[in-house]
Amino acid sequence: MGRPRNLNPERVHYTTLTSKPSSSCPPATSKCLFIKQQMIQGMRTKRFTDRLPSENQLAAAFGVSRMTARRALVELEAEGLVERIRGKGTYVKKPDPAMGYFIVQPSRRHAETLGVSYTSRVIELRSLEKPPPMVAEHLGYDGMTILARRLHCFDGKPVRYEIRHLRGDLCASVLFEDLEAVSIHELLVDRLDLPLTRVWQHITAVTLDTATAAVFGEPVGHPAFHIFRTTFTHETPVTFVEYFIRGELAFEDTFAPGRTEPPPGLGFGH
Amino acid sequence: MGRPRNLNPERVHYTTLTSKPSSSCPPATSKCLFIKQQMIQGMRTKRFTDRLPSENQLAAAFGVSRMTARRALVELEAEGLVERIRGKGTYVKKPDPAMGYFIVQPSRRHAETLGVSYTSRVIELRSLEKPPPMVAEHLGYDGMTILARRLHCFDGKPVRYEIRHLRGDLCASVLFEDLEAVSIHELLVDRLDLPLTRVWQHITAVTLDTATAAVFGEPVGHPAFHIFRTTFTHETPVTFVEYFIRGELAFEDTFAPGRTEPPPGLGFGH
DNA sequence: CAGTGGTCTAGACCACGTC
DNA sequence: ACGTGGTCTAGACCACTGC
Repeated sequence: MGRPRNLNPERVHYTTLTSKPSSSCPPATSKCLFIKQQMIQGMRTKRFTDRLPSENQLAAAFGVSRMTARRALVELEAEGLVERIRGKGTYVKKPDPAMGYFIVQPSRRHAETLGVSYTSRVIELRSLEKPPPMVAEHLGYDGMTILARRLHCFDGKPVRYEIRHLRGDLCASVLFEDLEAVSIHELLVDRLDLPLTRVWQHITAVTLDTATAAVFGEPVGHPAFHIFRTTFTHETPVTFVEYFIRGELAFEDTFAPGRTEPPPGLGFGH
Repeated sequence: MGRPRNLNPERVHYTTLTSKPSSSCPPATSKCLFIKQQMIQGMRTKRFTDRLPSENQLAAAFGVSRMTARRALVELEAEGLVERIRGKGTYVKKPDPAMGYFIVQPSRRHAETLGVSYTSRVIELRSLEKPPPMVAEHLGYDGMTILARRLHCFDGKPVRYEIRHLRGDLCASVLFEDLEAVSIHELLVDRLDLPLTRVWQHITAVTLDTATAAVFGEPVGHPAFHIFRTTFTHETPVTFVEYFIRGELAFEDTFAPGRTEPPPGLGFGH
């Protein structure tokens, strides 16, 4: 009576599906996973087009505790497949239209991904009494800064030209480092206790002017990505970087869509 | 005795920290949240530099059940702050180096984001007996295809030129649609039951050739993003698109890093 | 072997939305 | 008032890692 009706006349017994003994850690077909798969199946086959069964319904239908049914739904929500509204219910969420994101990795890692050799050359490393206005604006700071210009090469060929400004008061020691050996990110995070907690960036496609093209050894008008990036430590801007990346350098990705938001990061309180 | 020692001599009472009654949904300082914040605080202040307290230790220290302590750690792991290894323990995870991702939205949404008007013009819409070899390869199909060429404009100015190929056997009805009124994505997902489950894409920066530059009303050599994208429905390629996007059209983003992987999408079994 | 994380249970109380 | 999701408890068994 007070007990919610089953979704199916006959209970679903997840244990009957254990095809392989598999011996792996959870039965490889854990109850929670099984429920998730059933829900996904149901959404594919249009069995569920809008609203999904509630936690209690699922628990009854699959013969599990509410916490387990709940976990399945919570995970589906985290995966962007479903939307849960307190007091109302759980609803299928249409995957987001074909957006794509194009990931800009640190040079060294990018080289590893592509399976090519990586070298870098420091073109300039010095302090500036006052940063250029644009830099000052992005750093919210106009005291002494450090300017580092580097050229990153894949298989000896220049692919990325980096013009980096660091706050002098926070990063002075960078002036005395061998930037061809150590990554700036490691310096900041491990040695200077400046964890990266936030990134702002701006990307366009451009053609290289005379000076910049020369750096790459290409004629004027060569295509490139142009990136500005500010990185923050706890909401304090620490570095401002300008990148030019060869346009031919393809960024390739494959992924399943489903979320509007960027990946959960250093989320404080969701 | 058998009981794990407390981390602190005195128990932590989360309730004492309730600064604002706040009246919001969960006490705004739920036990789980409080534990997470303490862990984050501990990692920032170098109290935890490698290993974190175990579930049982946390439960005892905060006077909560193991499930609650566990949940805190699980969420921290999902946020990329922590790594959990079965049988060993929970360890702090260094946020990933400054990678960034640059999100390519559907034109209409992109216009909304920028707060400009959006219009589109269909330049060509017809069927092809056989697709060009490159298209056939990406679609894994060389039967009849539909070719749609469109120009997307922001405030009347052409910003994105789209050359799209659709599998004729799956999307024939697209030929008879008003593509200036309906989004192709909606057609596929809602009318043709072809949900988007996977995307592959490839991006470079280029300079426009004579023909393409003319489409934008720009001189040859104008910079642009050049994107190829294949979209899948359940691992079957459905459309192959080529985009040219004005290089001046900036893509801007701000986000907190922490993960290596793209956002969780239609993940089947994690 | 003891300790870790992974899964699950059968309850409980609360806040919220709908009727 | 009722059903929903959100939080939490105090147990339980398992699989894995370390010594």
